Amino acid sequence: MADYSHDCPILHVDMDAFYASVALREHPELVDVPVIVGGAQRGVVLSANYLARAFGVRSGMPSTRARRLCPQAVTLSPDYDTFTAVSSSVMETFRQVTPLVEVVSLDEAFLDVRGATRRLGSPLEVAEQLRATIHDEQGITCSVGLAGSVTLAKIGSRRAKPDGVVVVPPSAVTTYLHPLDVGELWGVGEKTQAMLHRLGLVTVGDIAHTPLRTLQRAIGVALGQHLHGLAWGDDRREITPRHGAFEADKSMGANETFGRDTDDREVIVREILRQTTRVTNRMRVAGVAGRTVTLTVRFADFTTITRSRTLPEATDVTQEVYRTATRLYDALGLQRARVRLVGVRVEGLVARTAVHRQLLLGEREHGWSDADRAVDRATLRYGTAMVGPASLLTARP
DNA sequence: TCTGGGGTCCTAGGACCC
DNA sequence: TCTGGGGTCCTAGGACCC
Repeated sequence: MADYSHDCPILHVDMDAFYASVALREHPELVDVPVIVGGAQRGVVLSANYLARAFGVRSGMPSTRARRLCPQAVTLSPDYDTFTAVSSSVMETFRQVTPLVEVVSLDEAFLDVRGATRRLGSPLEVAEQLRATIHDEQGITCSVGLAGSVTLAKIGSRRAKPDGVVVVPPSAVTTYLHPLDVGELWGVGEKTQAMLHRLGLVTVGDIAHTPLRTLQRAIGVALGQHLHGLAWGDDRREITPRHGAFEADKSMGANETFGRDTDDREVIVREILRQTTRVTNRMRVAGVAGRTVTLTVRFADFTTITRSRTLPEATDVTQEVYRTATRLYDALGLQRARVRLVGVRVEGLVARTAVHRQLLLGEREHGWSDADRAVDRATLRYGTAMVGPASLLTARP
């Protein structure tokens, strides 16, 4: 096979059906069976092997629907510890090739291999070496897209699936790109795709030949600019080496869907406290504090609202976040609305060392802060189940 | 008994300030 | 005597990604 990859030093590596593939390592007896990795009663499909996909099962799909499509599938519950461990090993393999690794998620990364070709061969050869290594070491397959830019590499890997490689050389960019549906572009989801289709813009080529201003009027200034550029293969996004989340997070949040919808304030407020403790604990571990507290409430009909409040000072104190979130909840004045989910998020995160507490709130806050750190220490030693606010010790509904 | 959980970014209006 | 114009912050919602 001719190697056209010399001008394609950007690799997008994407594990094939990652969660399902990892889960199947632990269950070799299931390799010839449709397998779904997914949540419990009210969950969605996290991943499905290709046998299940043949029945139309897709990740993100409600589990109930997936079971209807493929009743004979075996459902496995996710084991995040294993997923995380496998992911770390894979990312480590990438870093043996180049330090320029941008981790997108557990199962995806961009690599800039410009600095590795002298040592390891053409980008295509590097890609094949990586695929072989991951297969040998982890027992799972991946697909790789190679191009001169991240967007094209990403499109390449999608079209390489499963277990393949696609090279998109610069000379082929427009001929490759223009026939594709607009939905293939990164940043075009369901809504934007539908909107563009309504306007008669079906392919990437249609976007390319639409005046920028027209495009921007339809879908907004920023997105219009972005897509118009991409349609001509103009993508200047650089790879920024990142080890994944947790490095410079701008916000941290937690939410969980109730097993059953509820209108019981006591249950809801207890859940707000539970989510708050999860968030603030993670914040303190990461050494960050934040000023804006956002409460999310999703109702039984799936409509979702948010309410936020910005505090005078950044905080990582559980009680402060909890009190703010609870006030936001009570200000909604809900009567008998059935609530499906509540969530708490803290935004505007900064390093805790950068926060100058003015102690406006007095000694009492100091007390709470000390209490938090005691809980954190205990949590570290005994696990989350053992320590927490007394009001969480009651069983959840 | 359809529809998770973790995030990021953009838009738009109003307040507020100069 | 008709009343600008920007910039920044805050809030709410929405689209998108994995």
